[in-house]
Amino acid sequence: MPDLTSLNPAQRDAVTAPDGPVLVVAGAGSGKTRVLTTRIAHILDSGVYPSEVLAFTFTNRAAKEMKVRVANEVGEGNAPFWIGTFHSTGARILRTHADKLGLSRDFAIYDSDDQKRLLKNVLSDLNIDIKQFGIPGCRTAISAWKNQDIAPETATQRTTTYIEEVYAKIYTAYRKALRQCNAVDFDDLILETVHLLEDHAAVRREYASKFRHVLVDEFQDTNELQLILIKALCSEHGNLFAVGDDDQSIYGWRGARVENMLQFEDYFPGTHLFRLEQNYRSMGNILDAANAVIANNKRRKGKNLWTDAGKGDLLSVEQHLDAEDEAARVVEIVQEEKHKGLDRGAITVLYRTNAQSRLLEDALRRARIAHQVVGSVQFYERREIRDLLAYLKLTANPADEVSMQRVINQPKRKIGATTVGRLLECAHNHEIAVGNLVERPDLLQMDLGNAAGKRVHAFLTQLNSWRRAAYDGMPVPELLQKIIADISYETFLHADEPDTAAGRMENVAELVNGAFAFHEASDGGTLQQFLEQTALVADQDTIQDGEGAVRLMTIHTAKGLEFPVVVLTGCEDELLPHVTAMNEDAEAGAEEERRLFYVAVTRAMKRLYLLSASRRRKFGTYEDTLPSRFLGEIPDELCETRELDSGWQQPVGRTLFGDAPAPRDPRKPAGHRPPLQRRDTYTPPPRSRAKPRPAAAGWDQDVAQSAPFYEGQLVRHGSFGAGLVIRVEGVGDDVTVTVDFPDHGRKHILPRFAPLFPVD
DNA sequence: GATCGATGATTTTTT
DNA sequence: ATCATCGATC
Repeated sequence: MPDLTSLNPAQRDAVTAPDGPVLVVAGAGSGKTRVLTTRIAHILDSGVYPSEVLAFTFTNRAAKEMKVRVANEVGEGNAPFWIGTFHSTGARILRTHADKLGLSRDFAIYDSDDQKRLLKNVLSDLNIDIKQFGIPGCRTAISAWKNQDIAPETATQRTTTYIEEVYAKIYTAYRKALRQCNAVDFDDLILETVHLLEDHAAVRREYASKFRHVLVDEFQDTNELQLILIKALCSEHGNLFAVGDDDQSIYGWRGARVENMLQFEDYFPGTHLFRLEQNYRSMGNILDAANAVIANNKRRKGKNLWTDAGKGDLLSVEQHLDAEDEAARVVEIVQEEKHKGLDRGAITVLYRTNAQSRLLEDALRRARIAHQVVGSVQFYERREIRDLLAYLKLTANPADEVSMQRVINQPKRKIGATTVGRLLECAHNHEIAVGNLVERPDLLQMDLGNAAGKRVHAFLTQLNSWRRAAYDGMPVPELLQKIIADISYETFLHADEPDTAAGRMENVAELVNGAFAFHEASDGGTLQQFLEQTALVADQDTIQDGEGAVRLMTIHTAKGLEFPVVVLTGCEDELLPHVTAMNEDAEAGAEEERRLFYVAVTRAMKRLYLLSASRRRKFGTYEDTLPSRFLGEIPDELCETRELDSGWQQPVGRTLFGDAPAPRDPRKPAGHRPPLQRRDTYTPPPRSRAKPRPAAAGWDQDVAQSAPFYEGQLVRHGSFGAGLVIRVEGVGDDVTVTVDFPDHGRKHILPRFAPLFPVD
């Protein structure tokens, strides 16, 4: 019997709701996951078998968490095993019924990189100018069609403009090419599952009655296709339990439709509706700020979160000179928080775009603060990892032309573009999967010529030996090691890029480790399963907690998580809200961006910092920015504002041994902040903080030179490492700093010539 | 077929 | 500013 006593009345009502459609509108931090897991326990308690429960989550991480939490409630053996993302569940169903869709069971899953490469091939085959019809545009168009369940033929019929006509042509060819490679893309995982259920009544009945309860988390982020899938799966019993928050819908660009939630009762008549409005996460001031901001959205169901917790600290709203200063301030905040007794793992830095992480990372690294970037340059995106995965993919699926193109000459086998083109043409003409041409050296010789044909055949023979090994049951980690050895990958990396080879080999080792971990966890899983996991498990699914490291991630990645301290950087117009979000429908775009801001704010439990910079580099040159309009929507009395203004300026010509504390400005009305004084009005650049940031590469010479050093300061030298400042002599350019280095003894350093960085 | 250098796009968010 | 892609040259 699940424990209902610790739930509040609204939560309890939702958990014990009768069968039939249920919608739970769950505000941020209102115990949504708890309700979902307890509901599952409640369902199981009523005599439903674990195998009869299907639950969809938004990320694999959420799926894992839910599995663990349900297992805690009902015991290890009783946990449902159909808990997953729409994509992984789709893949699971498709594997069993691949034959009904003209796919073979070992179909590959193409991620966005594979997709881009395939599209590139398609465009060049169709002789379409890549500059006129860019890959991103094609992807958006194709994805939009797929998400509305529009087939290439229908798309072609419906075209009204020339541009649409071309896109439809690309869509048609792309789909054909995917099939030729025996592959599906992310959208197909759902689209083809829908087709399977629509076109095969028996299969639909099988799944619709096999699962007696369907649960969906983050319902506000489902798209049209996912709704169709959900409807099909509930067609027999109608037992749908959906949880979501319309105010946290931030995936509109990916086809997510808040309407699925706003019009839920129309789609599922007889719905029981519940609202969770008590927030257990954030302190009062943070929550009030979030409520005030989101109230400006028109398209919402409307709710007001409240909390029992006290007001807590004020929000710190700070404007800094530029993104570098902002990053320096992040370092400072981390140190201040540490003094307040908080572990670094309690702090998370959020940003709108991945590109912003670079500067923050640099600053944290220089300050030697342990940190972990979640997302951005994902592990699986690294070239060496992708190369090796392509080898494995090709081993599993000899029709995978994208992977073939990727690895056939990597390392160099003297097989160039011309030969590869002929090879693919040969495969198409004879309708043989490209890898299977190993059986037909005659065709290779005929179509590619003698010499090239032999080189290609030699490679295909090697590929075939791996294929055989995998077929004979060689475990994935061993197979991977065999491939790495067979192609002398380490030697290749060293020859190719000596500087980065060591680091890349570490990544390779990490991949091998991952393969071993997979092998153990899956009890000898197949190559197929391994590849599926790497294709569907994103980096953000591997967030580790309590590592004592500051975490950095995009707001999108942070959804569903909570942190004691949140530092939201880049609170600037054009960045948050992002310019491009307002291109299509400015109103809708702004509302989605506001929801994004809302998500960021509601991640914070104890303290929230909202930072902005008054200028930021864009394509190498500085551009002035304005504070985000969302900051102005936060009531003044909730914030403590710090901003730059001319009062901070030092008179021209004075040395900037700035130990003077930065004056705290009296509160100004939010949203009417005076523009910051620009650097070009003053000769020595104004410093925003008492302590200057460490000099970054490319930082103005004069600033680097006048960087003040003081006794007892921790500094870092390019070759001597970290050291302690013993004495500072002279002024300006002539300053001499005496530093004690633990490993190199006492040195006299002229910061003017030898770079010496303060370590904050 | 490979290598070097110039050129141009790139920055929204992710399964 | 940085990276990838393309073209000219060997």
